[in-house]
Amino acid sequence: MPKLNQQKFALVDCNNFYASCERVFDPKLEREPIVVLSNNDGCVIARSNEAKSLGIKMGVPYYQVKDLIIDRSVVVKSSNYPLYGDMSSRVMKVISQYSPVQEVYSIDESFLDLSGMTLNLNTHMQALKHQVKSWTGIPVCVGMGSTKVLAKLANRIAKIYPRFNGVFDIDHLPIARFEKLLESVEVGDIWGVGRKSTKKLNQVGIYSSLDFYQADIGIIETLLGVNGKRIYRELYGYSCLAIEEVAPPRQQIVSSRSFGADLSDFNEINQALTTLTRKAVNKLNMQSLATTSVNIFIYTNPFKKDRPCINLSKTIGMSLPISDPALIIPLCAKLLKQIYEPGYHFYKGGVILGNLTADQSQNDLFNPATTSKSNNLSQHRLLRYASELGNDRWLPRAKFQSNRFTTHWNELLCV
DNA sequence: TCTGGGGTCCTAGGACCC
DNA sequence: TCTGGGGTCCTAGGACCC
Repeated sequence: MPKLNQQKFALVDCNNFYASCERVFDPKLEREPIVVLSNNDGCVIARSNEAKSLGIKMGVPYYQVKDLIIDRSVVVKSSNYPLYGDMSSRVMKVISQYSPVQEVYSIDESFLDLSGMTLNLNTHMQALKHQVKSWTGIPVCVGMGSTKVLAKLANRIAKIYPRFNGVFDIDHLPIARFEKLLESVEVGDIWGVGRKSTKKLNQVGIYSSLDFYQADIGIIETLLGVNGKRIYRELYGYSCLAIEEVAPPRQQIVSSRSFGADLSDFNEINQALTTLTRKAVNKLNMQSLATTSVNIFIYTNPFKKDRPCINLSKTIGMSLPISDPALIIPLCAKLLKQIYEPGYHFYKGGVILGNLTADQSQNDLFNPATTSKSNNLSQHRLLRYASELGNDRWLPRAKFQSNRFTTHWNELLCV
């Protein structure tokens, strides 16, 4: 792949992140097959390599692989987000030492800008890989390329082929080798090409990444729009996606859950929604934001075709931003009352706070009125509302939860 | 029995205005 | 009786990501 410009990106991606986190705190699991389940123990959302080679697919419902899991003694963990979040920030901190420009792209991925660095990049990234492993216990792989899409692709290669020792630079490939590589990657595995786009592309005979690469850009734009065009150009080495060092301001806060049991009773649903709303408002207050759009929704299980399905939601807009739980929580209860219909088995619900802006009411530290209000807010953070109390049938299942080693005092790991 | 959660961006279509 | 066209803004839904 010829270098078309001076840009150079690295994508650092943790290997099987959640499964690796579980391993760090239970070294006995080192060579064992592990899966981590989504909330409510619903789906498999992370797998160790051993679990992958047993044929357990990403996103598969747990009950569909339960027999296999028992049969092959696969270790099962409920997801433990406080632990993963804490491990993530440790990993990101180590990574940040290897470039002045870092974009934390997700809980387990970072882009680095390596443009203009004169040292040997392969050596530099090998050092990063080793330091992350020895300081946090988490294994990572690094892909490098002159665009983000190419760095993503390079990361795949680094993960698949052991001979690269976890670090691969796609810019060094001669064009013929580059095309051969593209031929081996399905078009749906290119970053940004999802299921629907893959289907459209397949219909016009585009199956491999090489087919995509050699297609007419006009066809790509017609089928996939501006996004497809961007991906196409990035594959050719023209950088269209920049590093975003500072996260753009958040636009919405979502708090939603599948319930541990189907709910029909208004009070049980209200109990669940109150707790979810409180979580959302806590997040809102923690980030000093306010909202002018509150949406609540509940729906029945879409997988159960033999029962009546229903999808209820309501959004309310406000002329002034609000952030006080004492306003938002009763508001949500009111909205729920308006949309609730008896006689259905509701299986999931939640709340979305949208149209977020900076919370002006919390900024004025020298105004006694607002200071006492922030005190109020922090108290709300600890409080449970009366409507949250009940039989807790709604609480999601988490049968296989490991301890929150790093974030809760009483679950600290004692060696 | 049992199918996640939290985000973003793009686009099409309706409402409204001149 | 004849009855345009262009622009903006908003929203819902689709598609994608991890």
